[in-house]
Amino acid sequence: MGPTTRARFVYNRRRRAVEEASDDEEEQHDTSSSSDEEEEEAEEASGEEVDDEEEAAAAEPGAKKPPAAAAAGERRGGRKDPITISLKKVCKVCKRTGHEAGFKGAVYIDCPMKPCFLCKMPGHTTLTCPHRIAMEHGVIPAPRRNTNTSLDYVFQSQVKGKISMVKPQFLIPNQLDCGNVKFHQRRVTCLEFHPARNNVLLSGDKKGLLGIWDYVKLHEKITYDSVHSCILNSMKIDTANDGVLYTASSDGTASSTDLDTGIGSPLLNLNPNGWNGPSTWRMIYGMDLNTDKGLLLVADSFGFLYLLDRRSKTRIGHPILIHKKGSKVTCLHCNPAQPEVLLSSGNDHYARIWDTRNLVPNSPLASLAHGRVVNSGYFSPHSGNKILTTCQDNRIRVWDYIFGNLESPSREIVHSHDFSRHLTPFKAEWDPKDYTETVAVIGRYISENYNGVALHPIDFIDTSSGKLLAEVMDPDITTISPVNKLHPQDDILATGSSRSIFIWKPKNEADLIEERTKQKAKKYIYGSGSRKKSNGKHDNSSDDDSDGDSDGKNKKAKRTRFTHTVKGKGKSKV
DNA sequence: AATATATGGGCCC
DNA sequence: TGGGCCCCCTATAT
Repeated sequence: MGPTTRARFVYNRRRRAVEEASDDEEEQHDTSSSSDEEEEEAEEASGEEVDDEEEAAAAEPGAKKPPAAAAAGERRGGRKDPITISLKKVCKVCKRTGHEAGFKGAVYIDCPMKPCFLCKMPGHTTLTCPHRIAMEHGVIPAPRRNTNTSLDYVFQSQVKGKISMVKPQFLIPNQLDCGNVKFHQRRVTCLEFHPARNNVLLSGDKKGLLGIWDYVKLHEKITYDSVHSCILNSMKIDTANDGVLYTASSDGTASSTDLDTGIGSPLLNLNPNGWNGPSTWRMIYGMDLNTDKGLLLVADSFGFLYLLDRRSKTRIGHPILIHKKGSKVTCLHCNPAQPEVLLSSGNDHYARIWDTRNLVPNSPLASLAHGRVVNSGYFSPHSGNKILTTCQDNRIRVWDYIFGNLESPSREIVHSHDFSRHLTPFKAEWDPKDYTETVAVIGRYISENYNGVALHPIDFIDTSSGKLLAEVMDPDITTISPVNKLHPQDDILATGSSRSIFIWKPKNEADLIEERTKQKAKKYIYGSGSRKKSNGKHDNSSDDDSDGDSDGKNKKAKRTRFTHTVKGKGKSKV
């Protein structure tokens, strides 16, 4: 309704007009009296190319202004050109003139005719989105970042300098540890750390290839291409027998594979009659293991849940409809504290809680309504009392009490993780090491101008406050990183970005000390004039994270960092 | 260096 | 309820 619909309408009509007529004719056809259209046309008449360049210059403070007018003059005045009008620049999104969507340098300029790409509300673009606000900190690990109590401050100021190796509670793995691992031929779709074998990471890709590799000894890697024939969607190691891996795939099978031999045996095949067109082909996205009961749970792209006995490899009962018939179940997760409690997420815009001991179709324990497709839903890793969902409406939702009032989420965090058919869906995941059950990690879709390069960071979010704890990026990774996995014990992050896999570790102590020393020296030389004073409480502390970056990567004075905002319970729904 | 293409989900009729 | 059309920050192969 409202502005969105109107924009769409205008867009379609405009398109037809552009296709059918030249610009001049178009004006005659145009009977609209919409005020903003008139405004745009006026802008056009005054010379759109100059406007464009000004826009670019404004977006990048340090950038030189190119001699746009001169260039335009040459183009126009040089010689006769009968088809000049058709060369007029047109926005690739809405096909209108007067503006252009796309990258201007490292900054993406949205089409103003569309709702905001970040928060999805009309009337502004991501550049001016209220959910994109300036942050005070940079990307270096800030151990105390999320502990702001005065007690903590006192503790830090007294203890710091006396003991050098206090392990911070949250160490952000933000430095690339090893080279770009690129043995997958298609995009990486899932990652899993081996829970018991040191330094072993399992990876799956769009073609169904399974990779097992040691990220300390990079040459020790194995790939199996016989397990699945297309997208590997989910992996799980059997904790009772950690030599066995369970996998689920869009080929419609769930398998158990011996990690050492690669010999797999299918536990379930939902397409026993082979390919008979997309309307009958079943795919498996959601999968989880109830280790207590030796139960493998799997859900297909038609809304059905299947229970499998792990040992006998047989189905238990009949498939049960847990989401809208014909819609994809995107994710399954067993509650870590009560494994019989199951969380399912689906394309029908719901996440649902079930009791697997008493499954009745259309009778979940709870139904969590979302604005769009729910990519994932996970119980918090220890108490299992919270739920974290990722939805294609660009919002991460936190539901604090799984048996409480789930009519609306406790918090909504606007965050850019749009759907794109070419990307593996983004999924926010809890940090399994975080006993406070607050930290989550998720890749970011929209890019940030990072010293002139557009990069897509991986965000660490404090889900209790919505605060961005860290944004992890590297100039060498220019691709989007939708797949991220935190190590269950170590401060390690594995990232799947396009065909590559990256391992991140925290910067080591020596690097940190060096950085802080430099920072201090800088401060001494240049003073603190450029520093933003917070509340004066501790603006003398060297480990203040207010302007974290000192590694020379962020030289530009002002960076407007994308972040996200939190909507608490009780406020109006989006 | 331009271009083709894979292919999911929303939305409209 | 289903088919057809549209699509915005891809990444890669040619």
